[in-house]
Amino acid sequence: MKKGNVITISDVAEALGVSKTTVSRAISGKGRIGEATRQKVLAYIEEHDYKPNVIARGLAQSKTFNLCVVMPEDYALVDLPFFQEVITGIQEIAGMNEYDILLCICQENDITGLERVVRNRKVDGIVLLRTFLKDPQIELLLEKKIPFVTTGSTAYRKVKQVDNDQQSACRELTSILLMRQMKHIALLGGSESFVVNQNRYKGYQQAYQEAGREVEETLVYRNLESCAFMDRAVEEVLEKGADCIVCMDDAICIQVLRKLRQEHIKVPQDIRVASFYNSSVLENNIPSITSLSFNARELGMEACKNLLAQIEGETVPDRTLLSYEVVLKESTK
Amino acid sequence: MKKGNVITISDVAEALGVSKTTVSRAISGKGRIGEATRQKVLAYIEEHDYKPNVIARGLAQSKTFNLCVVMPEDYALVDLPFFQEVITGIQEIAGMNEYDILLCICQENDITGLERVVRNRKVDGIVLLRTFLKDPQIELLLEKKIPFVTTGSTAYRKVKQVDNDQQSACRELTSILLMRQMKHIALLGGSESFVVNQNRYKGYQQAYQEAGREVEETLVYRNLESCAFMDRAVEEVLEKGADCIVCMDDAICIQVLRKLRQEHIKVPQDIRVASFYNSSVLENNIPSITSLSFNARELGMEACKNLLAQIEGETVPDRTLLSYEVVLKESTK
DNA sequence: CTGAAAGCGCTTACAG
DNA sequence: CTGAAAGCGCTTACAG
Repeated sequence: MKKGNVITISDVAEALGVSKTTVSRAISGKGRIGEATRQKVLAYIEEHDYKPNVIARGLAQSKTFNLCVVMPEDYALVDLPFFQEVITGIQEIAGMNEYDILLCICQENDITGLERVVRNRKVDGIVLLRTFLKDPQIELLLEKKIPFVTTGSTAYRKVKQVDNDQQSACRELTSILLMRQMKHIALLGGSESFVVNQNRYKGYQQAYQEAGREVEETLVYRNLESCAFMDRAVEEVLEKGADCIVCMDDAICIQVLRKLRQEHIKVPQDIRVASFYNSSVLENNIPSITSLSFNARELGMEACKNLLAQIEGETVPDRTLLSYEVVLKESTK
Repeated sequence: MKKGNVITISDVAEALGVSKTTVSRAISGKGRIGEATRQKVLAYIEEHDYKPNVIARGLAQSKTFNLCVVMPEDYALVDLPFFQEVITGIQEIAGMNEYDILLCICQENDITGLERVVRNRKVDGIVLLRTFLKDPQIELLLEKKIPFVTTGSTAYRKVKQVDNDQQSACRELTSILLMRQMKHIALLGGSESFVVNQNRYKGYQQAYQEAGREVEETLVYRNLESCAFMDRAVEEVLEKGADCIVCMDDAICIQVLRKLRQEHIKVPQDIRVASFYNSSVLENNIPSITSLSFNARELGMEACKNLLAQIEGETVPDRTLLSYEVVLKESTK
């Protein structure tokens, strides 16, 4: 027995009068081994609570049994619970496969954290929680040929991605609003440097098309980066006679609601409002807000499955789209 | 050169016509080595971008260069940004010391995730982000004799803990309110199964004592676990003539503000309000809310330093208290 | 079916 | 000052 009374494979082998090879095989199930010896080894292991050293196994197999999750450092506050849920989903699947999660918090323009993890070969694969149109993280991983997957969509070719079907979701939401007799639906959106915002916009366009109508471009505001711009946009669409405002994310929706309240404009009486993701921040709003609902945990789980499959050398689809729900609430009544 | 064109210590040794021992020494700085050879090795390494395999080094040294951060799965939404900041602080210090962060999301009554990490010996030490009065995580780590530290206080003896000085902070906040002529300060607090809430209460008592006054026990509500209880408490303290409500955490404060708004009671005209932590959720409230301010990132950094010191075998203080600020805003004017 | 031996990529007494 | 060798705790061709 070695130090710290942690028992090793040699201890087990010695105690049983068999070779380390045999013990290893009994545990892994790989290679031929007699059922009797196998049971004997397993019994001993169970009784003496032997746990193989995962690090050592990793070294021998050139694996780490770690996955890296890269999380942005500069997230919008409303996005945090979403990321958290995704991570929880990832961990759930990872844990079931005896993998652990290495966390890497990276800023957009400083990926030294990720570089260190890669350089130190501490992980077998990586999940990118958020990506950009031009993304140094993706370029690094592509170059190093390390298995990775993104949650959310990216425009990079040949990158495995798992995402909610943002476009269809937005198409459906918009369609429903149009069917409910809303005639002038304004769209307020955030930075176009996120692919997700582009996809959402496409869905909005599509819905108009399917309804045989032209998008009213004057009611569409994109790249709204600050509260001041949002307030301004609200004022303008009100002047232009919009009867509904669709917010491309909840950060925008919060600001829109604040502005409307300030202007004493009532929802849904004076104007309808819908948002693109029902975060808990909006959950308690009065009136309740119509929005899309995505399952963040499921997103994490699927991304993790995809990554593990890649690590196992299986071929995985380039793009996996998950479903969504349109949740109709009072704000569009 | 081995597979994947990753260069190893043997490659370096061979190329230079020296032993692996020498290369190892040049890198680590341990053991005697001639300055000339040392420079030669270092130059080669630099030029050929050799990076030692951290896993292999770990195996040889019985180290992992990983730290585990245990995060609760069932947090209040307002706490999430705080945890996130703490983790960022931990990672910052960890990264500077070539350590990585293994994330472990655990529920209160299910610590299998932590058990796995411990069993697999994937980390050299652990940070517990939140603890309970009776805490299975602490008991596990104590038994396994694994270095760990908690952020926030615990009642367990012999446990290393880093915390903001909650008690002093709350004493000072309460003192200031008393000096500002508030006569009947109600206190609404959350679960007493968190040590932090006990400490905050102590500070409140202390302030009264120092002012030569008795705590008005009828204005103190603790263990407020649901919004219904909070609403009820608000109604009661209003009836009892409180002129100020101190909320022991921001989740409570949010509910109190909602209730007051609903009852058309104006802050600060009709009643003053203060909270115990200025989370971003309250940041944009109108009126702005007086509260305590703690530096979450610093908390994470200090906790990490403490843990690394423990791992190095240094003796560290049982308890480290960090400072705070009282931020006076409109809600107590 | 089982085992001796080499190997994963490092570190570190020990000897010189 | 430098190196051969053993060791960290596993796995896995290869041979029997």
